[in-house]
Amino acid sequence: MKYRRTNTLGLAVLGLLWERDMHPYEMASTLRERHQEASVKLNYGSLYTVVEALLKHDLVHAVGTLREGNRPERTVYGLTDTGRAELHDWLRELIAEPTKEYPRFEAGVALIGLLPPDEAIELCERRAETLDAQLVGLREVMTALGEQGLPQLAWIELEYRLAMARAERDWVRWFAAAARAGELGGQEFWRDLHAGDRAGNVRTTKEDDRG
Amino acid sequence: MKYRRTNTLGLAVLGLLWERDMHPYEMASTLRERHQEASVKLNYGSLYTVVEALLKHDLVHAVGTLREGNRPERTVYGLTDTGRAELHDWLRELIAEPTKEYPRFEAGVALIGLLPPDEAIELCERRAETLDAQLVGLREVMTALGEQGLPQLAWIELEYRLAMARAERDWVRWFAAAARAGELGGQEFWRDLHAGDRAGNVRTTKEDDRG
DNA sequence: CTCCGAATACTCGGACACGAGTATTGCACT
DNA sequence: AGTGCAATACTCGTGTCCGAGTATTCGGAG
Repeated sequence: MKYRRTNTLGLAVLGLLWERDMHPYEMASTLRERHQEASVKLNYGSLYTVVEALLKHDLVHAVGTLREGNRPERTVYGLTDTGRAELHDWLRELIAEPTKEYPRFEAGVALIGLLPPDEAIELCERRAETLDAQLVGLREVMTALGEQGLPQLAWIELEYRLAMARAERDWVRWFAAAARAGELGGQEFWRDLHAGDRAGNVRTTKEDDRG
Repeated sequence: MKYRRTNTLGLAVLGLLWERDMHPYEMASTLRERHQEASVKLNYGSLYTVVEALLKHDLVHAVGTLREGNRPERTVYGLTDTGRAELHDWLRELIAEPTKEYPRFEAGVALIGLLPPDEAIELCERRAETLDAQLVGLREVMTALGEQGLPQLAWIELEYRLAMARAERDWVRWFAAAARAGELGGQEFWRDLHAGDRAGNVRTTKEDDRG
């Protein structure tokens, strides 16, 4: 069976092994050190399953086992030629081809009409503020890394993150403002639909706000 | 155990049942009809597991079974009071609190230094073009829906999607341009690192582009 | 010298996601 | 009347993910 390229943790592992042989735990710590946890989800369970999967597809191979002091044995892995090719190709695919993703917020937005307008607006404003705070945090991290002498290329993914977070904040603010101003198409309908609601509970009848 | 709010398909199901009782297959077709497949990932396996989970947590209950003609029996589900509360609360959470997500592209960007600069730039430009095309498509869908008489609120999530796709395209173009112009921090290093590469294969030695 | 807490290095079971496969029925068309 | 094809309504096995739990060791405080 073909390797499915699901979890990007697999990509990160290949990337690490491209530099040098490692045992899983070392991969985890290295990813931590480099703040790569921010762009790939890291957790031990997944890490070991992912390495197992890579092994099964001959993308990595066991280089040997180490025993240091009396610690449990650690298997050290290395990249195979197929693995190197896979890394390169996967990376190309990831960069060149946008893939459909399903951010949770989008699912929420799709159903936002189920909340009363006032509440929805307030929640959006809360989100915008949280995003503002995150943006400040991100910028701080970035300048800190720059001052540590790391080249921009080493934290370029933060640049991307920043851009996307900013875009989301702007959109959320736009939405809240438009809703507050009553400029949204279907707004009257929305208001009427929730006319009978009191704070804290939603209506329980069975009308729809879609065609 | 508490319901874990993992798959947003669960939210969509609750949203549908808020309107009226349904059997799973009908949920699927309704989601399709409303283009909600675009904001929540729909597939049969997951649908039935999700409904099962909702059932276990008393968020929905079996209202009865239908048999139409000689078709297999279909279980019809309805929302419980707890389910209605859950829908409302989940939605509030989803809107108000940004959650850390891991878009695949970000993982790719984090490792983009592993590709030779020229190739990376070219791939980015390819992505930007694909995104352009998707933006055009999105706008077409939106005007079409508007002309069908649907209020903006019924497809507000597309508005969000559009904003995010646009932001991504802009970022990718910025990156490609900056890289082409050599304005990125660490650019010389990047170039040197891949100086020996020939088109089609990546270097195989063991240097790193990070600290 | 001893105790404590942090770090090391995993394991395991259960939950979850997925999508190909199956079996039936309605309907159009020959 | 028969054929083919889309739509209906799932099922099931495999693969993946997850995170709490476990056991050990090292370094520093007392």
